[in-house]
Amino acid sequence: MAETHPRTDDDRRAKLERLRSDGVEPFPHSFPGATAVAEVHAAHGDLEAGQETDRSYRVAGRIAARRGHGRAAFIDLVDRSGRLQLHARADVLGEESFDRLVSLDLGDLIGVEGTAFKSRRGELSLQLTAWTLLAKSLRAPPEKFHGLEDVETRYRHRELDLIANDDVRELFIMRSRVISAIRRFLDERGFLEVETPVLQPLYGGALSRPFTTHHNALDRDLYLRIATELYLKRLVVGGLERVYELGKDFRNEGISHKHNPEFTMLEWYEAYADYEDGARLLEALVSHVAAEAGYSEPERFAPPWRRVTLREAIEAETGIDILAARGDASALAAAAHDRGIELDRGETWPKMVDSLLSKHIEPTLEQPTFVLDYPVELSPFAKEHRSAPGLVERWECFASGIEIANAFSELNDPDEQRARFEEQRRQTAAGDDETQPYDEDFVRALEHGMPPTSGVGLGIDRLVMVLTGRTSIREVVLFPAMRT
RNA sequence: GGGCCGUUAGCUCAACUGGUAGAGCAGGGGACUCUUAAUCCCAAGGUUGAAGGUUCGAGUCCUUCACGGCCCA
Repeated sequence: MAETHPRTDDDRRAKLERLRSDGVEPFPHSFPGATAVAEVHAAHGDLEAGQETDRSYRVAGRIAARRGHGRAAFIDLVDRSGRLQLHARADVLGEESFDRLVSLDLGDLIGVEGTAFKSRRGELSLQLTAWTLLAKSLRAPPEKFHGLEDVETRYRHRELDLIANDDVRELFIMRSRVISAIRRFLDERGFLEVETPVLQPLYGGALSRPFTTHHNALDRDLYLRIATELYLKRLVVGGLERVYELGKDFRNEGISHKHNPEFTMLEWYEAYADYEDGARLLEALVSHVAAEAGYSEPERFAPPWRRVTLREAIEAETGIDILAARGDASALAAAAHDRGIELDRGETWPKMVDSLLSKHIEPTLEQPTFVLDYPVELSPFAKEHRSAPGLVERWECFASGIEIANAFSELNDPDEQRARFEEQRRQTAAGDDETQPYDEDFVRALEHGMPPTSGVGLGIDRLVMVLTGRTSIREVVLFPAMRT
């Protein structure tokens, strides 16, 4: 089956063969000692236009642009840290070396040596004294000016997106900084990073349908975790007291600008603390991480953040008092109807509350905001509120109109937990497919005694969306889920 | 799952009411030793997402499908 190559790629293959026949190895093994181009820029930012130095550098990267001028040429080299202009002269490099250099293609990888100078136009450059091919590129890179804009290609071939679009590279560098800053923050506060099973005999800790897989040797179905919650709390029972896990969860739900089927979640648990302690730690963490990761306006996340109860938030936005119709779906639907909001009359009261929150409150929450105190029906793992009957000590945190975190004072009464599981079982029987399966191992662990505990889950993709101003999760996930 | 929009050269985009597909970049040949979307000259590059249909004639109209985007559920 003969694949036809466009003209451009045929030319590249012909060049590859010519290089080989000239005795040039097109795929050598290494190029030690290269300096990041950002360091070269940092060292010579104050050079005057036209000024030369005798400072020599080795740099390596991809050819991004070339401007030929007969027996001289400018070449733009890009590495992970930025872009640097190279100046090649036939009288410096020699005719053969110069000709071979300018016959390379955009996208080829080279290593060079040269001395730093600033061009007459003030562009920091290296006057090349030597160069070597590091890898031949056999396909044309995306267009150099417009970059790669086709969204489908950008997601399916992220390597091309990263080559073509500097802002995309910077975004994913920031994402990496966010994650390392989070680890440092928690490590410094005595939290232990742990790893719990991804493949689980029973899923739990969130309300979602799971992915199912099969273990051949054991001949049993296993689930990909939807949360780390239950295992982490068993570690708190075990006395680790402060634990966190940062990793992928998997939820078998629809794909949207806010949902990828696999996503990165941070959960931490702190013994002897409650949900207000969790809120204070989240504020401190996010404001610290925003500054560490280079977020442009870290003061936006300076503590304390706004706090509002769920009841107040819904009443302020819609005029509906959800607790006046506590547990009464038809009364709540009627109250909403009076305010011009139509709720699905087939829904239960807690589902209606959830719907009001996600449709009418969440999109309005631009600045970081804690929404506190949720109905018990929506929160099977949260402890009852110390003063508000029927509610639990839970908050969700929102920013830029999306939910970024969720937290409780963790339920540690095993008998109450058992009753919550029983209630979930009733809802499953009633046809709800996003419920909690009964986890006896977890309840048994609670029976050994779990200290009062604060638990927080922070959606890393969502946080990166907020910090980078992106409105689609696909923009902050390197390889987002695509059809086929 | 529903609605709307999109898919044309490697990339970024054109093509009036249907008339037989163009440009820039990249690539090829040539000129040029301070350019930076370098410039100038020449030549080349296409199964218009797929399959059907209407028509003398389809990138354009119709149907179905695939993939994607936005909005809704």
